[in-house]
Amino acid sequence: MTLKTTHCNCCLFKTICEETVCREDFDDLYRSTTFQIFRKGEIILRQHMKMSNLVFLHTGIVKFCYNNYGKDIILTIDKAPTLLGLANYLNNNTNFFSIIAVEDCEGCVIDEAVFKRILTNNSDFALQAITSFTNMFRQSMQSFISLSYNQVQGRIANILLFLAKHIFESSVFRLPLTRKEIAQFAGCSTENVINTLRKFGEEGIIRINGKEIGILDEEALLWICRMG
Amino acid sequence: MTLKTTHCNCCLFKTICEETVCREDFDDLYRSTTFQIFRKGEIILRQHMKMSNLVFLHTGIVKFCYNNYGKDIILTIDKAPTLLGLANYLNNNTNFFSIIAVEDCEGCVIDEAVFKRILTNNSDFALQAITSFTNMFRQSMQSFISLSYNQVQGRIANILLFLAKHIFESSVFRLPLTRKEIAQFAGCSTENVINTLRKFGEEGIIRINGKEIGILDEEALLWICRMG
DNA sequence: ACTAAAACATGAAATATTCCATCTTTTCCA
DNA sequence: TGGAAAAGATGGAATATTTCATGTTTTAGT
Repeated sequence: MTLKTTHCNCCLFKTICEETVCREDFDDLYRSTTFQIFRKGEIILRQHMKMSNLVFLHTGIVKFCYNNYGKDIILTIDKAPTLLGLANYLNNNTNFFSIIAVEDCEGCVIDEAVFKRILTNNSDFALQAITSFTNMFRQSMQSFISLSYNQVQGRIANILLFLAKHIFESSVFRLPLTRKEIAQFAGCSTENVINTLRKFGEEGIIRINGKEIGILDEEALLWICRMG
Repeated sequence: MTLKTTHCNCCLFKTICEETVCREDFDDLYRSTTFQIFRKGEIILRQHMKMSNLVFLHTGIVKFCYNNYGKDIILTIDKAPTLLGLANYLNNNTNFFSIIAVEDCEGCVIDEAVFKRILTNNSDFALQAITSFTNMFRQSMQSFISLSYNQVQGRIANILLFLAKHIFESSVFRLPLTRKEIAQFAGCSTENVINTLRKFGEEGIIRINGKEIGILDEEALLWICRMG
């Protein structure tokens, strides 16, 4: 409980809310939250379940997963700080996809009813929520376009650039996903991921050693995204 | 102008608005609109352009297009009655994709500033707008999933079922798209579309004669969507 | 109604991708 | 810390898809 209080005093969610939500509304929100740790692989929000919570993620990386007749698909990857469940919340209150911890995560579970009350009474807050949602939509569309209309090398190039730019903000990073998960993200076979990554390595486009990735030639990756 | 008045008196958009928008707000909206006919192939909203209008479509079918480095992609198909430009409007006011008339269409062009004023002052209307937007998002995600993680036959089966269910609400219809456009929708080559449609015809899953399509075995198509 | 352009169609060769079998390496627990 | 399970890797056969070359049919504009 000490931990929660510590978090709440300097909480980024609070910081965001302070711009649009009054003290008393935030206190309501605060009283409804529970600090929680999600272990690697744990399901934070489950597909098809009725929503009753949103989660503000303080630390960690998560994947948005969709299970399509037994086959698992990764829609996108997101990292803290972020509000999870908004898209699901706006979609008839039923989770359209699952959100799963890729690594150990910390978050605050928010009561959906309290969130809804603030959202409907505060149009600035609603507008901010919509903006956040549309950004996620835009990101999904970008990845949708890459996945649907590129060959596998283009999709994987896209994923590498996405991870470097949006998740790690660095051209050198440690892959948080297994090859199988990258395959689920790129919509191809695991073997194809392995071959493509090795080929990129051999061509000097990336440096690769197990999960350690370094992007050496960003221009080449961009070119593959566009043309591949 | 007579036409416009006639339209506005029994306009579906008005009917929708009446649930959430007061008389005086709708009158504002009404004064800002212009009735217009969009010919087949005409661009209703252009990608990358700054928004200053939304369009309420009274009749006709439109395609949502995204141009990716010279290659045209169809994101989804929509039909009247529908409000066009909402997703673009919520996305930083810059058109993320184009909306193009697939056949001759009629619509009312709505002033963006007036729309915005009503949206920010009326949370019920805003909520309705969000719901409409998220439905479009959900639809896009479905098609995204089909396109990314199925083989071509699965994607085309999906498109046929989509057209039958959401656009024509009938298992017999006249294709509004050329083979090339279906290819842009399915993310494959035109030849692959032609071969796959013929194969479906030979297998007795559909009846096909030029642009005339009849779905004979919906179960088979559903199965191909899931497994293919 | 004529003509050019676009759409539709077909088949074969080239390429991309998956699937399968097998092996090595790493990770995770009891 | 040992052993099972998962992840990573490799190569070849089978399959899917594109590209190209070519020809026919339909559509649109004068």
